[in-house]
Amino acid sequence: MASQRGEGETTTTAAEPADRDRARAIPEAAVARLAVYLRVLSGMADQGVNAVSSEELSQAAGVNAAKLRKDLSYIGSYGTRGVGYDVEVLVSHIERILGLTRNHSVAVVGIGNLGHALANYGGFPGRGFPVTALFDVDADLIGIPVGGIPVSHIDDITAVCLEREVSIGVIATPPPAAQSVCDRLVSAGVQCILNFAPVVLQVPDNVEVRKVDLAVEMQILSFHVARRADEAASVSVGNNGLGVDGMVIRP
Amino acid sequence: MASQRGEGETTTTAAEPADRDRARAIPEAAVARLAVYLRVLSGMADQGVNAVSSEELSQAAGVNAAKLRKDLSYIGSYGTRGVGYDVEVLVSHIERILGLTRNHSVAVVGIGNLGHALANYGGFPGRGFPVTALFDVDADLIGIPVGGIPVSHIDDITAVCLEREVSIGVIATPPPAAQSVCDRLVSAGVQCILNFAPVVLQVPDNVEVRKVDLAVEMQILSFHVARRADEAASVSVGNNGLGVDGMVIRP
DNA sequence: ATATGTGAAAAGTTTCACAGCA
DNA sequence: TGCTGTGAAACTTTTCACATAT
Repeated sequence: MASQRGEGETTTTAAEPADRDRARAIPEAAVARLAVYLRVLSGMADQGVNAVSSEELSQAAGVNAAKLRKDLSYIGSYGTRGVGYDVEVLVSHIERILGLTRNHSVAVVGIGNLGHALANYGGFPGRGFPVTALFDVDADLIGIPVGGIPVSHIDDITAVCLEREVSIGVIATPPPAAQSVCDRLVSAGVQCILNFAPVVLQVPDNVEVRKVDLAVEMQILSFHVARRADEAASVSVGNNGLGVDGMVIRP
Repeated sequence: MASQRGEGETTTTAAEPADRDRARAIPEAAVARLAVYLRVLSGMADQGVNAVSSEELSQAAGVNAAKLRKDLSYIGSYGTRGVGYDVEVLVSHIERILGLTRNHSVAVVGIGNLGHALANYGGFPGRGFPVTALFDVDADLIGIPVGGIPVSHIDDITAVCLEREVSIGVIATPPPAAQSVCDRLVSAGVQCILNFAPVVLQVPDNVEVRKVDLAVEMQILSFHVARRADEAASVSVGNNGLGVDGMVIRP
């Protein structure tokens, strides 16, 4: 069983040494940042900016310049020394690496509050991810269009996903339904799953799961609140008096 | 400016050597997993399970046993060799470490589709995170209760957040509004932000930002689809013929 | 006998610092 | 001169393997 990513976890793709692919291997962490660079670059392109330095781009993306350059080096050498990067060039190379040159048909399962929100994004953030199928168990919802797509019954998941060539399944069901929905998606050939249900999904190794877990995010923030409080409490003891931040509330 | 976490990124808390805190330092990645263990353990407790081994718990949490034990070792030694862990004991220690012994008042800004979904979670996944304030700019929404809380105008953000002692701000606005909303939250003393807007927020060092970025998640999945396709294409060439997976569609 | 807790090794990621090129 | 691209160093996280406790 493969384990799912998200929240700072790292790959455990087990087996598969990927031998000579080593050269082409892009660190998992870098992939996530490339997606961010892509958005920043797209925004710049829209504003007519056509060249950018690693310093500028890294600022806008919230990382440091060395990391940005290292990340970009994984996809090739597309900058000009002494000058910087051409925005359009970078955009197209990142799109290629991320596989955004083809469309990825998306199915959303569970048309509750969140499912509605997701379905209504329509085409999904950044496009290239058309939502082509919606599923629920609630009889009152079946056939009703949400964001332009009529809701299908969850029992038709296999047939509909195969027919519409769904490549990404989004699970927005209540927790108890999530594993069963996941199994059905997998048996419909879906190999990528984005899971919003607070459940650890068990999937075969060839399926990639990413999770978005509100409770976990909140708890991580809670941890930092607590840590901050601890630091504030002990700051008067062991500090050199220079960096008493952490209590500064209004900038 | 501090940079925000999420999607596999790692801390860059800059400065702050944290000297003698080294002993108490829990790796960022481990914190995220502790939250997952907590949920699994709570589920077990609800089902009347009261003891668990690292092997069982790690299975249920989707990690390996060694990692689980290492993670738990960061918070102390609460297991019994030759036996395992007491579920209740582990739950209470993880809750303590994550700062869940106190409530964290939450404000949601941007009551669109997503904001509605978030507000309606009511109490927020796993409780301990009561939603106490909602904000929007839309005059039609002001005063309307969503999930039991009336929507306030975004201009009142500072006053309301201070009054209700909001410690976590959730940004669910359209991208152009996000930075300005963030600035206002920060000036109301909010030090933890969960950002759903596809924007890189600039915040002072004492503010912790986590982001949930749909577009990035989809693009990471897209990358893996592409990588899989590449592997499948080149698998016939350099392989020993044993591990031709990646094409297995129905298990 | 069995399962934890943990040093030490391995793997992965970030930062440094500078050679190399426009 | 100025900024990219990248080896090598520093740091973090994961995995291993076994001493240790019950």
